[in-house]
This record gives sequence, structure tokens and C-alpha cells, in this order.
Amino acid sequence: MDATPCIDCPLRALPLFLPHTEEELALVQFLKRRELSVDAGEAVIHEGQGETRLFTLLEGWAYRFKTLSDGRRQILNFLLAGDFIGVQQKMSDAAAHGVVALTPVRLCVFDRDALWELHRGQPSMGFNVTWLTAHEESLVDDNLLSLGRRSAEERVATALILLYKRAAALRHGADDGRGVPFPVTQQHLADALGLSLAYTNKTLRKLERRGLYRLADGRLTLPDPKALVRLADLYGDGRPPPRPLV
Amino acid sequence: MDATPCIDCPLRALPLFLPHTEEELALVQFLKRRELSVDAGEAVIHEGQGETRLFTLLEGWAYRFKTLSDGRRQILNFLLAGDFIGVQQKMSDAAAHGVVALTPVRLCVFDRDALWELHRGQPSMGFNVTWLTAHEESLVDDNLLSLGRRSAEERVATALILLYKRAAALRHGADDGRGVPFPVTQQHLADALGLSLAYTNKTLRKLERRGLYRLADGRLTLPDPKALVRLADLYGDGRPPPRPLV
DNA sequence: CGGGGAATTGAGAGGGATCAAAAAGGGTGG
DNA sequence: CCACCCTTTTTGATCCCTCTCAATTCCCCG
Repeated sequence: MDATPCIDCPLRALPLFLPHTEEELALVQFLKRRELSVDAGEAVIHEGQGETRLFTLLEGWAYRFKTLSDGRRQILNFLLAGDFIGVQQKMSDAAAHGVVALTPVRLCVFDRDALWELHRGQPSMGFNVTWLTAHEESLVDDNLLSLGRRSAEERVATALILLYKRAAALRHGADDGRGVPFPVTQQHLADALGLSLAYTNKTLRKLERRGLYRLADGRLTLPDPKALVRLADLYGDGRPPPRPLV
Repeated sequence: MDATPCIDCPLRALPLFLPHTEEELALVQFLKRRELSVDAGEAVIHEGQGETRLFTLLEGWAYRFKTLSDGRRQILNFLLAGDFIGVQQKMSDAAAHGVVALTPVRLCVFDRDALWELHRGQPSMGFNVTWLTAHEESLVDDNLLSLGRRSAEERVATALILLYKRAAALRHGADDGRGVPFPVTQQHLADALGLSLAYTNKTLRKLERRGLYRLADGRLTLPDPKALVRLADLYGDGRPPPRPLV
């Protein structure tokens, strides 16, 4: 597997991501151990594993999850290109979460102590790590609001919009008319929204019949975003702000 | 209001918190603007407010929350002494959360740019901020698992244990036989667990009749922690690991 | 002693869960 | 190109956990 040099990292080219200084880039390059590919459905981090490496998701989708001992599973959030993975591990008393690839995935691999080296070597990169961690927490916050207080219909609408936006942001901000890639199965959606598979399906069909979304060939389109946003009681401007990359 | 010098901070004395170097302490002291007291029920951060200051919770309990436009409210997590508040604000497209004092509360106040100054001035403090942020995220993760996949009974049990542990950790790790302070009302619990007030009450009564917890004089006791843990399907060792403080 | 928030409790309704099947897709080896 | 198998999507019938609504009771405090 040929590891892309950071300087040629395809993600850096996207307007979604903030630029790096030369020093920052050099440090990241220095700390990067290798690249890793994981097949769809395979684990990137095994649940309960204490000490793990860190990753930056280069390409593909993945998800973080936790399970109860009887098998009930909750997806905590989805991971897209640019997401930094593994910071939460080991900083908690509670059992850690697992990470599984949703599509075939490519990742940059860092040793765990890269977390400290980033802070020490380039405080601005430390700040970026904090930024990414805080940002991910706010995604989880949103999910928590959904699970706690939104109806099934509202939850599905919220998830569709938020995921659409994230996927679109990686596509130069707008989709090309054919929608954005959407590799999430109904089972995944159900696990993320705290619903049963059957009811997730029924809810999805209802929204589809109302013309609120279209899913074909693994691509998602939202014909009437306004209506969906109203249903979801969502706010926040259209384009997400540029974000740091590690 | 007489601001305690950081060097005399009562929290530093607790075994729960990791020690600081002199330089770290000096930096924090330098960045600390003042101390602030907030009455129970009053806002520390108003929901939706974009740019805000940062706080360290010195004393008392508070909570983070979000609401939908029709008033439905979700508590994201509870904040106890030592928690660092406000990092997530402004790092997200989504609307920010609010923070309200649950008891009378005392806080250290920092300007927002202290976040960057901490990273720049003492990378180890930057690392601590990352640690605290990641740790808080894992608390939210746990809540998300509860809301998504646990029954009402399991949720209440989980919340009781987790809050008990956090409160006890501030009490030198063990309670003194009279239990730990527990200022959370049933309404708060309901809002945190995604349940209605009425059903939260019914569930609580059921657990109480089974002798799984006792609440008197605002103090919580868990007569049979093992049984509660079994109910909650919780794992993780007893004492939480020492944590950094800002 | 009065007043207001918090805790309790009961009756009735309903949103989602469960269980069970059938229908669609999508590879893939022959 | 077809038969076959496995995953994903749909749909129907039925059940029950939890919500809503409405009173009461309790408790703290001025």
C-alpha cells in the first residue's frame, strides 16, 4: 500500500479544510506511521479495547458504536473523511466504543503518543485536535437531543439532513445534481436513531411518499430541504464552517 | 467577591485531580479573569449564544442542555466541580447548548481566547483541555447509549450509578456513610433520560421499593451497588482515573 | 399558616417494538 | 444468461412500554 505523502493529501485540497503551515504538515507527516485499508463491515477499533492508535479517516464512511452485553447496539455517530478517530479512548472510566467501517475505508495511522506530540510539537495542531474533539461532541449532543426528544419522523428527518450536509461539504459544498453518496443501510439508521429496523423503514417510506427524500444507487437527494428542516426543527446556516484537519 | 488564587484552589487538593507544574499554574492564574457566582436555576451560558467565555466549575452542580423550538428540553450531561465549560461553543455549525446552574455555583471565568493561549503557552495544558473535552464526550456517549437502547428502568439505574460515582470521586473517593450530595430533581432526571416526569417518578419509586437507592436530605445512598450495576449492564472499574484540571 | 415547587398516583391513549413473512436486490459460480 | 444465496427492504398484525392529562399530597420557606 502506497502511503500518500501528507503534502499530496487529497483532503487538503478541499475548501472544507483549513490550510496548514509547513511546520504543521511536517510534524503530521513525521508522526504518521502508515496507511491502512479496512473492508466494509470490518472493525477499525474493537469495542472495549483500551489502548489504541489514532486515525484520520482519509476516504470512506465509518461509525462509532457501543453495545450492551445482550447485543443491543447504539451507533454514536458516523465518521466521514477528515474525521480524527480514537481521541476518546482511554480518557474515560467507562468502556470504550468500537469503530467499524461502513464502506471500504482508508486511514492514516498514528501511534497513541502522537496525541501528545501534536500538542507539544505544534500547539496549533493541539488546538486543532481540541477543535475536532469538541466538534464531534457537538454532533453527539445533537444526536442525544434527537433520541431524547424527537419523534421517529423527526429523528429520521434530522439524520437525513445532517448526513446530507456532511457528505455534501466534502463535495465542494454542493452536490452535482445526482445527490451525495449515502452508504447507510436502514439497519444502521435504526441503530443510530434508537429505533427498531421495522419502524425505521415505515418512517422512511412515509417521508419518501411525501417526496422529502430520494435514495437511488446509493445516492441521496433532498428535493425539498426546507420542508425537511421544518420537520426536524433544525437551524444553523447551510454551509458548515471550514474545519481543521489532522 | 474574593477570587481564590489558583494556588489555593480547593480542587487542587483533591486526589481526584492531577497536579500542575508551577508554570502551568501561573499560566492559568494569568488567564483567569475573575470568579463568578450563579444562583440555582440561573443561566451560565444562554442557549444559542455563539461567542462565550470559558469556565471552570469550582463548586456546585450545573447542566448542559438543548431545547427544540416547541420547548422540549434535553439535558446533555451534568457538570460537577472541576468540569471545564464552553469548549464546544462556536466549533459547530449547529446551535449551541445552554448551561444552567443546578445548585448555587461558583466558577472561574476565562476569556474565549484563553483556549488558544492555554495551548500556546503550555502545551501540556492544551493536552489537558483535549483530555477534558474527550472525557466529556464519552459521558455523552454513555447517555446516548442509554437513551437509544436502555429501558426506563435501566436508564435510571445507570444515571444513579454514574452520578453517584462522580459525586463520590469529589469526596475523596468514598462517601462518609451518609451518601453523596444529590441536587437533581426528578424533572432534571427526566429531561436527562428522555423520559416523562411521571414515568421517571414511577420508575424511581419501583427502584426505591426494591431497595436499590435511598434519597434523603438531598443525599443519595446506594445500598446495593452490585444489583444496580447488574440492572444497568454497566462495567468499568470502581474509581475513575485521576483527571486534569484547568 | 399560606403558597409554590416537587413528588406521587391513577386512568386512558398511542407511538414504537416485536414477530413473522414476503419481496427485492446483488453478487457469483456454473 | 441463469439459478442460487444472502443481505436489505417492505409490510401486516399485535402487544406493551411510556406518554399525557389530571389530581393529590408532600415539603420547604417566608
